[in-house]
Amino acid sequence: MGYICDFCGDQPSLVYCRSDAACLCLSCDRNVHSANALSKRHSRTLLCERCNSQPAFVRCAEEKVSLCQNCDWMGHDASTSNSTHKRQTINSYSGCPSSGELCSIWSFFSQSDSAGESACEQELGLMSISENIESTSWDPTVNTISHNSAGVAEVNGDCNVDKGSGWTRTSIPEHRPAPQLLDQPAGSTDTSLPKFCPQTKCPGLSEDDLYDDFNIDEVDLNLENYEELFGVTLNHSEELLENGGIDSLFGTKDMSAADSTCQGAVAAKGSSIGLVNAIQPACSNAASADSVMSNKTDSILYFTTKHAHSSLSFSGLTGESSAGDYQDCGASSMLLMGEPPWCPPCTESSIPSATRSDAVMRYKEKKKTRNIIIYKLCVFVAILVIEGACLIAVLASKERFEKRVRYASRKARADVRKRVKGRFVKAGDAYDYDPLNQTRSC
DNA sequence: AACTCACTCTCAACCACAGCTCGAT
DNA sequence: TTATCGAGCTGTGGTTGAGAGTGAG
Repeated sequence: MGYICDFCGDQPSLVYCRSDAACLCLSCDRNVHSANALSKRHSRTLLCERCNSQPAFVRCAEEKVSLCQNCDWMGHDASTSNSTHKRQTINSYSGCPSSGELCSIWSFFSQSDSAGESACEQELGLMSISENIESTSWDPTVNTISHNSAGVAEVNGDCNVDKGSGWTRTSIPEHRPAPQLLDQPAGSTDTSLPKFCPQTKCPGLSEDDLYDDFNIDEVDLNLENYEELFGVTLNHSEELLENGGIDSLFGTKDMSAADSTCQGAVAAKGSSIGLVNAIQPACSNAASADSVMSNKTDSILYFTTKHAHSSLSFSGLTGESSAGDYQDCGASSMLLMGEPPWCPPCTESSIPSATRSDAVMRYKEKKKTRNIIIYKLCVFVAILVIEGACLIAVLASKERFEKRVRYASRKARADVRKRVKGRFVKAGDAYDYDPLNQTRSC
């Protein structure tokens, strides 16, 4: 500690939000991340107690200190005696857990002090959590803490606790790099961070609302959400295929009601995207703009039909590997600049090879995810083409099998013409059918 | 099983004539 | 080259009858 919360600027920061790349005190953490359902999904973890700027991912049992990856390597290098220290992974959390639940997640707090009152309660109590009801709207039934493959703790209503195991270098937990360059210590008055841009801050609207959509990991890119992706509805297609439509093709006819109830969230996403687009020019700082652009290309997928060659062009999503691919992924800075974003200035030779391999792994994983997204988009476009072909076929068959009057004047003439047994008769001849009065004349 | 019959259904033909096409002047 | 003329062709709807299809005896 020793650094101030990025949000309130008053309390010492304790947790690090990767999505926001911000250091927050517990009170602000809960306030900020209880604003909406999306912000609740932000993955947070303890702040490194050594550099106070990066997310901690291990807890040194001997030193009783939480360390980020870089500080851990620095302090527990194999060449030092500290390399034998027993370390424990620090689980991330999401949602708005109470102090007791945080204590459950970070079990080492209680392990370090088993006497009487829970140690974490004491320690967290020192962190001045304001337990007011209004600001802590955490609902265990809704805001469950998930423990995914990336090491994020998952705590349901019964507060299941992942105790974590002894840490070894061969089991480096997944760590997503911060989406921005983090050379500067947290708490600095760096206005390059768009979320702290004074021009964009307005009462009643949390900054998180503006940037929740930027993390591609948080964007549900299932094809069931194509309306969310493209902002259009396919009612016509569903009608065309007799309510089968895209759902029938995907076998998702029985779309859960939950999807429909998420329309509000979808609208919120769309609005927030629009807000960001509007805010982007306001942030003149290059780093900020770069950050915005990087996130934008990850989360906002749109294709243009301007190109005459009829090939679909997805902004920021191309099937080719290019520098742009590196730039819009989480590992971009380290791959291009030769150092991880959280690494303090140092010589390139001092970078552990594991860091690079880890970064490459993350890059490959992200690229794999992106390829899946591209694949889904291609499938979606293919479905649109198929539905279009079906529509054309329906119209063609309708035109083919339904009599189409080419000359209305001839039809009008035939409608009033007198007939005998259905045959036209000369004007003035006897007739048995008069379409005008529907009476038989003979 | 094969055949006949009755019934239903489909569809082309029929009619007059206004309007269109196209070659001839 | 343009305009005019006229023969021939087209298409319009209600009815009819031929033919195909189907099921029962």
